[in-house]
Amino acid sequence: MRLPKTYEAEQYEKDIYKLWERSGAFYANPKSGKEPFVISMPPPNETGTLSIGHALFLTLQDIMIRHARLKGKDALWLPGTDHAALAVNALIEKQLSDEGTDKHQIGRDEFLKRTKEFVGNSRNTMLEQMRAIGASADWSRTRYTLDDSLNRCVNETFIKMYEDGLIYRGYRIVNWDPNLQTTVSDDELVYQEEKSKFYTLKYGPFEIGTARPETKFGDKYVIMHPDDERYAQYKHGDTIDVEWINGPITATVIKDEAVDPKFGTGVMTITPAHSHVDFEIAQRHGLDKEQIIDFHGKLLPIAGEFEGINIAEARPKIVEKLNKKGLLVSIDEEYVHNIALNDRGKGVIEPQIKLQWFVDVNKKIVDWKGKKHSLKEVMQSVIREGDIEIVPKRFEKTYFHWIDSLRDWCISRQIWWGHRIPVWYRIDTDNREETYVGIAPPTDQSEGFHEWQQDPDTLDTWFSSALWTWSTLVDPKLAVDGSLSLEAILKDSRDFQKYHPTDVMETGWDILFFWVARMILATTYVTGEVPFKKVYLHGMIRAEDGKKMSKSRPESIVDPLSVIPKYGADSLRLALIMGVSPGNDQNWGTAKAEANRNFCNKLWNIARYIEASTSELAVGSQPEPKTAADHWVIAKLNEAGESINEAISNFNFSGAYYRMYHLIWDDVADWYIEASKTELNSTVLDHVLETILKLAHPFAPFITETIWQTLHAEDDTLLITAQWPKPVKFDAKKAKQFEQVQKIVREIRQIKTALVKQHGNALFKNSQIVADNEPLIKSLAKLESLVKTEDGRGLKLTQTTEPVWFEVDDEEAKKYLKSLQERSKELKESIKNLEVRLGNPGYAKKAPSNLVNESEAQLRDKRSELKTLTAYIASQKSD
RNA sequence: GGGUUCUUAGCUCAGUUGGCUAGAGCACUUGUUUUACACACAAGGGGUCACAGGUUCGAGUCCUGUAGAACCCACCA
Repeated sequence: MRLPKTYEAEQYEKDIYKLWERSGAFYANPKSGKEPFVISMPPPNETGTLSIGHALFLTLQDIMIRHARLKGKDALWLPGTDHAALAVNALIEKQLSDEGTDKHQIGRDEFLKRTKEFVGNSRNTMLEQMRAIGASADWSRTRYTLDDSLNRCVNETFIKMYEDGLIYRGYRIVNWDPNLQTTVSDDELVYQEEKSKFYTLKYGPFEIGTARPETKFGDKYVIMHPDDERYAQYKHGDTIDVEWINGPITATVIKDEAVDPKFGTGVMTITPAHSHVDFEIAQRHGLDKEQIIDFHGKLLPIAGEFEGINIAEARPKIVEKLNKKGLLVSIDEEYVHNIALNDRGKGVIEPQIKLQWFVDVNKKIVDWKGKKHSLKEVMQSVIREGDIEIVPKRFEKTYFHWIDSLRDWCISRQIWWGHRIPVWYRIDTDNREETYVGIAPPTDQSEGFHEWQQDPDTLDTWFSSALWTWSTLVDPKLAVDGSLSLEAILKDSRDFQKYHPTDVMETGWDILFFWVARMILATTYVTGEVPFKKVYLHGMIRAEDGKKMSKSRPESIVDPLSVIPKYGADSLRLALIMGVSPGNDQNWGTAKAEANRNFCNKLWNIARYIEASTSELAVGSQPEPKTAADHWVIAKLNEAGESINEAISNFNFSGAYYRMYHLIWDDVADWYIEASKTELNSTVLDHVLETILKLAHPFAPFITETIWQTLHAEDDTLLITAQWPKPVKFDAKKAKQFEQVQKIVREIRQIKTALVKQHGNALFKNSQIVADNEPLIKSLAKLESLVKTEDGRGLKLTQTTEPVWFEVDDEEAKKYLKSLQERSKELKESIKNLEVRLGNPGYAKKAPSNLVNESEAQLRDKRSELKTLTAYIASQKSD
């Protein structure tokens, strides 16, 4: 025997993967003429290693890709990694600070060199890990967000948007992280509840509340709701002299509806430079916006004696001064509010007004379906019009909600790691700044001008990710040719022409806004195409206890790569798919990996059995069904092939998994293989093995290919490039006969178990089915004998219409009587239910006729079973 | 404050246009050294589908409300 007794995944996986890679099975071929099926792999951040969440998305996408390949499509799964600007930058800065240095000391070039080294290592590790999970991606097309070709796309997109007026530079309030010294986007903020003191201060005739007295130095506007009658005497624009922290100031009254009259005293002062809401009020009324806190979190000269002090230290001192001046009215110690943190690094965010680059989401400049739209409108339109479908559908609602409240997107970051902004500045002879937007600065050097300096900032990492589906498909050689326009590059890139738009974007719902929405934004704008036709959103994998896996609880983190040596990559994949449903989170459990390891072993042993039973597996040869079991198993394989295909196409992965699992374990192993021990038909056995290997391949690629290879040592066919099974002809009547056999066998087994009998004999009368399958029933039910008789004796089987008896003595019959009575009770119950249902005039009238027929047939069967049963019970009692 | 999801067997979860006696894995009980597999085989126990109403011939599935849990968005000075 060539196959060992148990499947040891580790022995085969690496070799099998190499076999696939060498064969070229992963390569998509635009010249093939086959219909394309394309998935752009969400590029993982190059921050070290893959997580269990990565393993889930790799598995889901690999299932779709392998399925498409088996269905004869030109399957392209384009892999890659993301430079993850902020995440990586923060990581390197942390390393530097641990070494007692910082980025300014080592300089920009050294910093970038060091970062490149780090991400290079991460990338190699992660690409290897993807292979270990079995990802059948097209590595020849691997891309990286900082590749020259992608960088070109980023620059060209920026320039195009700038020229269209969609990108502008301006002073706006942004989320500033004083720790990392950069801006972050709204989506990158996390909020944390914090209990702090809430101070009520005296501000002239008013009382105002604040949790942040240190920002109040410059407050010279007092705001109230226009309809608030308590303050009707104050008119918009009135000025009042008030005594404030550092002496008297003149306050101006502003009426604005942003004020909630029910909160506090209904009066507030504003700090436009350090609050989004205050900034907006100031914008509306054209008010001054004075900076109070510098970019390192220290107070500016406006704070007078507090200048240069860190805000946290300054607060108690300021409160003390207010108290001394009699301006402190009260302190609420139990005030709970949210503070904004940077998701990366968890630094406290200080809103600041800064000169930054923004994408205008409201300017109607984008050509889409023959009309001018704003970016926002295109994003809404493609979902509303069905150009893109989101699975599950409920996320469309969240998506629209997010777009409704979308503000201009701040895309400049004050970090070094990333795509440098393609903008150049120089000071002219009048000491004014000139701006030039382009990949390289103009070459003219006029007399008296300073040299062109590139903007030191880099772009938000999502700006480059937003281009991912198409920037990865442009021809890298064309992309670096400066003489070509972006349009020309796209037009002449063979891959882009064949593979874009992609078919499915499979990713987590947590980056719906960050990424999915922005891909839609940028791709429709640049290419005039949607980036993908469907979006499938998977849930998060949580720890076994249902909580999030988090770095603060290292024991909660499951490393997918540590699961593989013990259970195998296939078991890991199957465990992740079992019970997965779109948009819903799932818990990781080792029990799942174990259950699927067992399943793999089952599959392995089916192969061992068939290998030992048949001479040579003939690929693609027609099965020649003879017995009832042969016809039955072909029927099962046909049905399963169709429904698994349908389920995968509809993203019902767990449904497809269960179908595959039970076909293999229940139908094939428990019934057909057992039946084949009575009468062996190697043509059908071969067909069974070939079919189940194909059906299971997308889920468990390693073991199925390993078996295929072991059995196909002589030829060089690969399962990965085989054809999805086509239905095979069979005799439906014979297939049905096997179902009767199953009923007979099951009931005999039940009786034997109930009576604790190892052995037994059965009798039958006038039954062609039993006569035809006599040795089979004998073997499956483990009978000593099954003989034809004129008169039945013992227990008559009631669950089949065939006249079959199991031989028992009187004592045993009495013992079994109780089970029969139970059964009779159940029958009566369900007969009653059926009668009520059929007796209901509405049912017969409104329910579909096939359902009514089915119910009637059931009722007939049950009545006949009950009749037999009742008669038998009566005969026993009368003894 | 606005929104979404979840609540089905002891545990973890499927159940996709409403339609067989509500399923799976693990765990549990009983039996089996059956020559592919004890990572197995056979038989079985276990559920008022959170609760209360409604629509319907028919509701785990649709609607309304209640309770509990999780998450997302906004953010109040």
